[in-house]
Amino acid sequence: MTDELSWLPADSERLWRRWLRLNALLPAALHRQLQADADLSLPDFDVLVQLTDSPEGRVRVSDLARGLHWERSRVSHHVTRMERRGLVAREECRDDGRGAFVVLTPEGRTAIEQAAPAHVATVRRLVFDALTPHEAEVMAGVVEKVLARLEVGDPAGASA
Amino acid sequence: MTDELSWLPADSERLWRRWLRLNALLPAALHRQLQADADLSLPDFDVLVQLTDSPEGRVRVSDLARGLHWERSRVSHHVTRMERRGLVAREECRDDGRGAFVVLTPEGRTAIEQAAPAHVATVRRLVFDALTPHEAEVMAGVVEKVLARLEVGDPAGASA
DNA sequence: AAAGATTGATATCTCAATCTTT
DNA sequence: AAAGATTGAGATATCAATCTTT
Repeated sequence: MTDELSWLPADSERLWRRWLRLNALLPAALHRQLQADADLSLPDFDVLVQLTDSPEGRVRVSDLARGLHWERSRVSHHVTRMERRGLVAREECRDDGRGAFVVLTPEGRTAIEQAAPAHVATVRRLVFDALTPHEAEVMAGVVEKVLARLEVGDPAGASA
Repeated sequence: MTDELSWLPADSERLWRRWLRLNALLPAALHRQLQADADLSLPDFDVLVQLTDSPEGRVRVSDLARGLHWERSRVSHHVTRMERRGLVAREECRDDGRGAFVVLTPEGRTAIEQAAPAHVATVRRLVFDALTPHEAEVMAGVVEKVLARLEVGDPAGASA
């Protein structure tokens, strides 16, 4: 159409559209790199990162969901698929009979250890090598401000 | 695990993780808002924006794919679903017998005109109201730099 | 054969039950 | 009943054919 709906100021709109494009392209690039180099999807990698972040390489399903901002059912389905491939295993929870742990297997640990260097190198090359210290600082501030606004309408992550 | 793989400098890593979180939460928030207020998904909205951007409200399937950075087959499937709901229609292409146009229907135009104000208000509230002019300028520069790097390894959007 | 688009099979994600333990 | 997790059904996304026109 010739007339452009009610929209943002021109500069903001351009920034917004470029931002959206970045958020489509960057994860896609990281996904392709991981898939090609390590046969892991980006979600696979995200799960493995959560697990390696934990002291024992094991995390409760609900904590995974919170950490990843996924629904529990998505975690459960995804873990099932990763379990089939030997990357993780389930373990029952002694403290709370309802609960379940997801545990990193040796294969899973090997997978992320082999995948991480190239992944990190890609992140560095695509993003951080491009940033001046000042830019990084501004970015960090902006990200925090926007996240703060997101968490107001969505206390403690309603959908996560 | 106790030891943290090979990773980024601490500041960069924090920024990276917060950025990832932002890019998970922000689209989710926009999606919820659109769904609740206008019964449109975020991908639906993206398609409608592409169509309203075009002078006649009609775009070739391949151009949609390029503009959205989707695969053609995804466009085709999605258009089929939107067509069922009356938001768009297909139209054959006179110049090139292989081609197909996707056209905005009156219903589709109404849908996006009704959805846009609240959507834009949400974007404004969550993002742009938080930015100082200087921050916006820095962000714009950063986004461009990263996009430039992405387009090097992926000329003209290999996957789009 | 190559380009444009669609189709079908499979993988993944979401949403609403369901089941078990607290 | 509420919390933790799983399951199954339906929606959406991806990948590899397929079909038509150039």
